[in-house]
Order: sequence, then C-alpha cells, then structure tokens
Amino acid sequence: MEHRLERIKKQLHSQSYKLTPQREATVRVLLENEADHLSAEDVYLLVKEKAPEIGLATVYRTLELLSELKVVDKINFGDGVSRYDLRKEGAEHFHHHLVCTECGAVEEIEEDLLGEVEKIVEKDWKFQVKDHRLTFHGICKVCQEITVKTGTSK
Amino acid sequence: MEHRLERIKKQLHSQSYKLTPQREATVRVLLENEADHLSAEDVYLLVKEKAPEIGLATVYRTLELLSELKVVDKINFGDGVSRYDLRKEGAEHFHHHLVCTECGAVEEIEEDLLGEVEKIVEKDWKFQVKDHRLTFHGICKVCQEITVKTGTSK
DNA sequence: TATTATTTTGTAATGATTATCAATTACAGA
DNA sequence: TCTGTAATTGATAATCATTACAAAATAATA
Repeated sequence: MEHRLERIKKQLHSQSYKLTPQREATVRVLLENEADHLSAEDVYLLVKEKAPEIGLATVYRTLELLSELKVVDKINFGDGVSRYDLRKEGAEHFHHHLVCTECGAVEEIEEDLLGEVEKIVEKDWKFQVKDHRLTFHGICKVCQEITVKTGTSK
Repeated sequence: MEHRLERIKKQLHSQSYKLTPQREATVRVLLENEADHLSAEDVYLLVKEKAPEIGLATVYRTLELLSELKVVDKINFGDGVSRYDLRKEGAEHFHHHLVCTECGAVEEIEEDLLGEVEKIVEKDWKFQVKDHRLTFHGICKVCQEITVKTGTSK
C-alpha cells in the first residue's frame, strides 16, 4: 500500500506535480477500494470521510491527472458516468470487463487476451497499438443459474 | 437502401412500433451516412434538412429505440457524446474501432477478431457472451508517417 | 521577505440527455 | 365514417455529470 503510494508520488514528482494532501487522500481511497469501479462522486464521498474539506472539483482534477499519468484507467460502461480503476502495478494495459446485462454485475479479467489480436491489427492496418478497451456483454454465471431454475429471463 | 429500410420497418412492426415519417427520416439519414459516427445532434441537423419540423427529443427517442432493437450500436469514444452506428445487416456483433490518439481519426474494423477469445471467456469464466465492445487506442498510419518525417510527436 | 507558480475551493456555467405534458396522429372497432 | 384509445411528437423545462472560473491558500524560488 505505502509502497504503491510511494511509486505514484515519484511519478507525480517526475512530472513536477506535487502530492498534496488532497491528492494523497484521493489515491488512498483508490488503493483501499481497488475492487470497485468508483465514479468521481463515489470517490468524493469516500475522501470526504477522511478529509472533509476537499472539494468535488479537486477530486475530478486529481482523477483526470492520474488518468493522464496512466495510474488509473477512466472507463465507461455506458451509464453516463465515468469510472476510475487503479491500474495494476507494472500492467501495460487496461483490464477487461464482463458486464452482465441481467443484473449489472461487472467482473474483471486480468488475463492478456489480445496479444495475438494486437499483432494482427498492427500488421494488417498499420496501426500502432498503445492500449485497448475490451468489454463483453452477456449473462453472468449467477444469472444463468437463476434462469435455469426459475425459467425466467428478463 | 430501400431494402434495408424495409427490413427495419418489419422489425419495428414485429414489436408493434410504427415507422412514422420522423422515424423513417431518421433511419434514412443513418443509411446515407453510414461511414460516419454521428452524434444525436449530428443526426438531428441532418434530419432537419429533409424534415424541418422534427424535434431533438424525437431523434433521441428514435435512436434509443433503434439501439434497443439492435439496429444501431450506441457507442462512446469517451468525449462525452454518444454516437450511433448502423449495424451491418446480418451482423451479430458490434464492429471494432481504431482510435488515433494523435489526430482523433476513427477507423472501423469489420473482421471477427474475437471468435476465439469469446470461446475462452465462455469456458473459463462461465460467462455467456452476447456482444462485445473492442476499441484500440494508438497511432494511425498517417500520423506515424508525419512523426517519422517531422520528428515530432505530440 | 517579495515574487511567482501551483493548487484548492465553492460556485456558476455548460452541455448532453431525459422527463413532462399538451397536442397530434394512427388505428381498431362500432 | 365516427369514436375512443394508445402511440407518438414537439417544445421546453429539468436533471445530472463535468468543466470553467475567480479568488484565496499554499508552496517554491530568488
């Protein structure tokens, strides 16, 4: 935890940004809630518990900054709200998501599914891939079982 | 063109929706501008040329309806505006996009890149895949050449 | 200490999308 | 054809996430 915070601090300093108390509080919230896909509002409310004087605008700016530094990934599930995921240390890429169309659950996949596909894109379209976003939409394991048992489907 | 319009009309009727003049005008605009990734506002302005009395809300409602019927895909490039792509006839899935981080150009890929990957997801995560969204971010062919020639990179 | 740049805060502004509601239209049945 | 009902539309107000702004606070520099 402290270790990752240290890393992020260095990363900020290397671009002559400061790790202000507000920024630190925001990063800590992200580190403590890594499993969730927090919106800016979510982060704001959580940070406020520890640092009540922080403003919403600052949270937005901090998340934007962390996004530019590739510390977090800004993602979009199409519900009109951006969400922010801390990128795993050393991870080059965004991770993937399985979004259940029945219950809305979101599962993450860390595996590198697209190594081969990227090579194809680079070769066939002469497109130099820097990153990608991959989301699957479908029915999660839990909802499949419910459907089988009750015979219902939305 | 007329053929595809006919198809869409049937699809609407089969769910007891009507193909009103406003809806027809909207679909025609989509058919005539298939290459672009139009926002609701774009569509509105184009429809207005032919049917000046149409309201913005109607365009939004129509696009939402077409999206539910999977006639169009509602996509999001992270710029705060939803865009609407007509789905190719008979296409099961969304197509993919190559978004250039230098110039913002968006290229489409129709190829099925994820057939194998989907099988892996279904098998390893017991997730029943219905659709997917795949976007690559990177540097397009044109911008690569500019970078080589001028030695600049943003 | 004086100066300058960075950051923060609270709030106003923006802009896309959605909700509301009265008016219009389409259509099934008498 | 007339009538009643449901679907649809258009204008506009409301909503909500995000961004812009200006003044105050903070930190860095000389």
